[in-house]
Amino acid sequence: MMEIELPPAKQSQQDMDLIDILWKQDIDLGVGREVFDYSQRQKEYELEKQKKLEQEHQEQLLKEQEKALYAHLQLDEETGEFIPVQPVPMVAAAAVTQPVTSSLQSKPEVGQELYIDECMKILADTFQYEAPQMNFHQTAMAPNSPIDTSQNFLPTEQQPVPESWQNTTTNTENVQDMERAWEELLSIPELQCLGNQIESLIDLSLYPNQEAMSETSNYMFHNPLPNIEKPAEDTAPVFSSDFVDTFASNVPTVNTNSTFNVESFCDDIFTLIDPKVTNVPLTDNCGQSFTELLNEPVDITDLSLCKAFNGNSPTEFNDSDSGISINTSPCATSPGQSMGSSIYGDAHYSYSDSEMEDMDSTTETAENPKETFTVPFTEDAFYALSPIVPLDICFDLEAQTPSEKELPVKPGQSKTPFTKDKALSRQEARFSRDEQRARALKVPFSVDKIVNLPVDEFNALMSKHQFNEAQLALIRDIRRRGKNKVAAQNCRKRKMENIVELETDLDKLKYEKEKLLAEKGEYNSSLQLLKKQLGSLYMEVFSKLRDEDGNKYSPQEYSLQQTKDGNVFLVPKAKKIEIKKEQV
DNA sequence: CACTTGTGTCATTAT
DNA sequence: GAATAATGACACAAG
Repeated sequence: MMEIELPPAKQSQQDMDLIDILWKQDIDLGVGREVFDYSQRQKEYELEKQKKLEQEHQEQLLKEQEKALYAHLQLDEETGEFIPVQPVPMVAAAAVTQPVTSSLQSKPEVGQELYIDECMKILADTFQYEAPQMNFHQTAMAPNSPIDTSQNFLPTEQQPVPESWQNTTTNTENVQDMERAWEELLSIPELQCLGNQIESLIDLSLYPNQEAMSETSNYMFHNPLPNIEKPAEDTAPVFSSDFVDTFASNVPTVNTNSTFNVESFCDDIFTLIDPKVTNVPLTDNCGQSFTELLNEPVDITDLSLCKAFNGNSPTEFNDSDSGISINTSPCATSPGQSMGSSIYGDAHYSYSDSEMEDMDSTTETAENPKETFTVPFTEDAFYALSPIVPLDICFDLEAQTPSEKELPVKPGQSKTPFTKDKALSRQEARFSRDEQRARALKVPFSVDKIVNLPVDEFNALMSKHQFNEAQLALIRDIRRRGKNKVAAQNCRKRKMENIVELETDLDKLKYEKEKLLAEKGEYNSSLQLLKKQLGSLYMEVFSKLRDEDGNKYSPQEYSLQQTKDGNVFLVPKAKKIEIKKEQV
């Protein structure tokens, strides 16, 4: 086959003719004319280009879907794996779940900017639907407010309306969309706490207002919702924009271009929706005055505790070998649950102790450094713990100095080098875990007391209180674990002492043996000396013996023998043998 | 990355 | 026979 290189530019007529001729020669070889046709090749090139673009587009979509998936996942700090976020029970169980991708696809952004935009949009979306029940008026806005919403949002009537906002045809659709929006919003771990609180506040029909805005009007305003546009429909409530404006104004210096701090975002939301801050008469759809509602006690503890517990993400107090565990994270509870109810009151007993141990480890490792409840537990501290926790304790943690935030360090992130206190800290960690469990079940005395009290006093103490099964099981477990822990420590101590003792004995015995061996050597040498002396004495005595003729006795023929009575005889050696035989 | 050490916990046995 | 202590075995974290 001939090789033809097509120039990038259009061939000249001469070239084309040449190609034509050559092609006619090659036609038998099955080569198509289009091989030499530049325009044909250009078409192919464009087709390829289009395919590439399509492929890129598809890849982008895939990436976005992946991102949306990660929005539903939570990064396990310990393993680095993504684990599914615990689903937060929503308004209705039948809520339609829709992939977050739907809302993400239009804004391919990165990182938390996307995150917050997403949240904002969902928030605005949600409150838009909520709005018909709550009449908010733009006039509530302070005229001198430095926040110029018109700079950021067009007036409702002028706002261009994206198609996605022009729905809300039926109530059921609204409800479903709202539920979906909430679900999406609450699938963001950091905002799960927000979900409950806002939910509760919606129930109370408490919404921010002029004062709230004026209180926070010193905040610099950056539009955190560049992608949010307001619906222009007449039916569209005014509230959504108001709320979004207010909300936006209350988010201090949230710049979408900078790193977004979710914690502070959550805090700001709380500040925004805190009824104490937004203490202005409003009317709900029932016409009831908000001031009346505000007079009702609102358990701020839940807010603070929520924050505190949310710091752990899904923090769970699981315990008891008796198959009892509790899920006390108020943020994970159903929004339908009363906000004022105790955070421990709705404990769910669902995990066995082994499961709990697993989760305990995650709880321990996932302990947020900003966790609120890290006060060393004592009984006094327990009783001193007021049901009302000042908001700033929980919300001002961001402002705390590092030393103030000193907290149990994650086992994997231990800042301090290994010291002898390690055992102590581990013990403290265990105690604090049991303490958490005890507190979760409202056990009214300390773990220390449970473990260390003598039987009688312990029984007396137990009889003073009425405990449910879970509490009893937990107390039993705590006492058993504590006792066993001490027993194990003692056992190991004893074991070590025994080992030391045996080693000492061994050393002693070795010393004794050496001593005896030395003694034996001494005895042996003295024995040898005695033998030697005896030999020389024998020879001396034998040499002095004479027969009748005055001749010496031959030592080869005679020997001296001593009988039992002490007499010494000179015995001929042949005779000596006989004597020996007689003795035998 | 295998090994060691220290610790908590559980199951079982001893008291 | 229940309560408690003792102990072997195991898992886990950290060095």
